[in-house]
Amino acid sequence: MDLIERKYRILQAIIDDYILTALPVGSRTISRKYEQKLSSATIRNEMSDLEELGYLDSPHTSAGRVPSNKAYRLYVDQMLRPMALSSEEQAFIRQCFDRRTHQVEDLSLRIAKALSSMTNYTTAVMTRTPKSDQVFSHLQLVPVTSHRALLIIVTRSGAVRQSLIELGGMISSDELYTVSRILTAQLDGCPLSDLSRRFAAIAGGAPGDMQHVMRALSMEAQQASKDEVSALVVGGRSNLLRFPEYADVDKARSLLSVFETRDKMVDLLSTGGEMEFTVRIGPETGLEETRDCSIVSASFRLGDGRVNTIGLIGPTRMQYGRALAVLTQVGRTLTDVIDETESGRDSEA
Amino acid sequence: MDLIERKYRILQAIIDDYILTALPVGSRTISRKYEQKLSSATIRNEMSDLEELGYLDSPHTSAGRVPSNKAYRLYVDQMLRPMALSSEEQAFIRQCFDRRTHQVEDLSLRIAKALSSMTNYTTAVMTRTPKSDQVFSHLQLVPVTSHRALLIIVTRSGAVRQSLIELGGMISSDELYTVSRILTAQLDGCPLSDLSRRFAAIAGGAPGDMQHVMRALSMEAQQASKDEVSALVVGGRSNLLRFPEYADVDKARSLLSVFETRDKMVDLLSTGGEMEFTVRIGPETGLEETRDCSIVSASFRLGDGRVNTIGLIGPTRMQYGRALAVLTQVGRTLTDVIDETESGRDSEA
DNA sequence: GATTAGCACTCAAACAAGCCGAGTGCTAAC
DNA sequence: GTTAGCACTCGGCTTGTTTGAGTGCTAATC
Repeated sequence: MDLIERKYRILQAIIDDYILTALPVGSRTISRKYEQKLSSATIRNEMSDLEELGYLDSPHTSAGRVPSNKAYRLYVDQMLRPMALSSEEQAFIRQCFDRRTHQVEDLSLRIAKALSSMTNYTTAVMTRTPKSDQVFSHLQLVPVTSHRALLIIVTRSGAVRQSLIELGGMISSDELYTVSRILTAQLDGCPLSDLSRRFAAIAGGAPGDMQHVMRALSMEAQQASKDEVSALVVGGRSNLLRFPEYADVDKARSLLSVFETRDKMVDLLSTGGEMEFTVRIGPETGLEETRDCSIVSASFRLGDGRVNTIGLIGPTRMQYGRALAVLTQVGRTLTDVIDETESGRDSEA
Repeated sequence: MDLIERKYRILQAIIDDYILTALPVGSRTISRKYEQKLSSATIRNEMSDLEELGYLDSPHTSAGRVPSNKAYRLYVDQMLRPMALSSEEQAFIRQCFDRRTHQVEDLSLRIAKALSSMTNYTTAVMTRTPKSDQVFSHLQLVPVTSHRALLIIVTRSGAVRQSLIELGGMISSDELYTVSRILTAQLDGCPLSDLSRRFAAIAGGAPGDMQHVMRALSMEAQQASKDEVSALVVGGRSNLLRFPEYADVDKARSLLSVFETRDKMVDLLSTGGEMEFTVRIGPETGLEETRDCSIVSASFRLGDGRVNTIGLIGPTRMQYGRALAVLTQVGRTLTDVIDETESGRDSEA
């Protein structure tokens, strides 16, 4: 169908232009910049059709047209050609993973910063450990002060949880080490969800001065089994204020306040299914505050069982193609790096 | 001097009113709301004097007057009466410290949230360990995967640093434990600044498969001695957008971007001397982006050697009295809690 | 001499009117 | 089916006017 083909082209041109300029686009613009074979009158007719079909909105009678969310959906699903990044940009991404410091939240933060600076959108990075991968592996009590110890719980997948617990009395560091060894041996392979119960059980047979510690362990284990989300980092918040859609301070504020609410962020980043890449447009994001934002997100398995979800948050008028390209490249680099380390290779810094 | 006394009263009234309304205040307002004995003409003369003395600015001829930074300085230094918080508010603060979870960054985050919600300013909480307190106490290598281990370094003061290191080859978890024990015994009391050197020295005599680990330890130790600042948390960013002074999106953006730059935040929170409470007004903050912000900050010793600095960031037209009151209360509650735990008391949750 | 009433003056903000230009929809011609 | 042409719409910009809050100054009053 020739006509439909043309309508698509025109719609695409409108979306492209609007993404670029944030200004309602008129028939004349399209005729001049994109479809020089056609007069503005023809474009006008087509645009009128497209509006009727629900792909375009007009803010008012004489202001050109703006793509609807339905249009963006079509754009993302059908019109996007995969695009590559320049080799400079690829290098820039790779460089995030280069440094040796593996401070725990550090990598996420670096990814967030890099993506924000490349795209001008806000980036959120969430690290999650699926329940099924939460199997106890090691436990270590490290004395911190006379009455407090740091409890480290490591799962088979390599996730680490640390917390400070009160000892409830003087316990020598030797004792702490011994207890750590024994418990680690006894509990190896225990699902995290069972851990609390097991601790409680063991507590029964423990000597008096250990009772308190065991109870504390039990409580912490319960906490540990709860929090799937181990790290959540947001970067490039101030970028959003560059976009004309947030010239209204109230809009900006309501959006920024979402970034400050952990639960909401987790919701935003948790895609329904198991899809690697997800694009959610406007109301599809699920939050009132983000009803005119879009979120492009990608999830990557980290090899050790953890799942890293990276989301780019911007106005619905988003550079979807670029966002996806950047995320794809991050994913590619990430798996490269994991492969390298998994195969035991290591370079000098 | 009676006259000077009156000038002070008027200046104070102007500042109070401006803090409340953010609107340039005119002679009539003062005469009606604050100094009913005096006519607006008299106030006008006084205000004219105050302007000449540098305490007031006038945005333009007919717009009332606005306190200068010099005025705020005087206000903070001389005019502030200590004010108390309501018992509800005191309870609200106490509640932050109540929960048992001592997840490491958790408390800072809770403090930041609470203070932001109480004051509507942005809150930053920084935890620092002074160099002099950085003395090695314990070290623990916890196996995470076959090729990686979690390195935990604890200082005498109870500060904890963790990082993932590559092992460079298979090392059994028993070996890791043994090494941890030996190193901990050998290095007890060593200043953190020496640690890297000591590791390097020990590496010389270590067996082949440990060489790599020792080198990694040495590098991490070097890192550890560098970063005084162990945690930095910011809350309530979006609050600032409520204030009319940030109705201009560009101003808001430049300020928000400061919050995203760790180094700048550390600078902002690092007070010159050893003062417990600090108020910095406008340019005194030291950053171009915060030239019309003020920062009220307080530092508290955490007992274990760490120092917690809490800063409230708002427009120069800040409720200084309230800010100080809230911080004071947090400090009081903090030391209470520390005393309780130090004395070994512990309550059931 | 300090205080106040009164008045002329200033200036931003709010409002209204008018123009401009980008845009549409429709119709008639190609 | 396409296009030229024209009437019409409507937000945004400009300009002019009004309004009101405010100042500074002067002269009268306490």
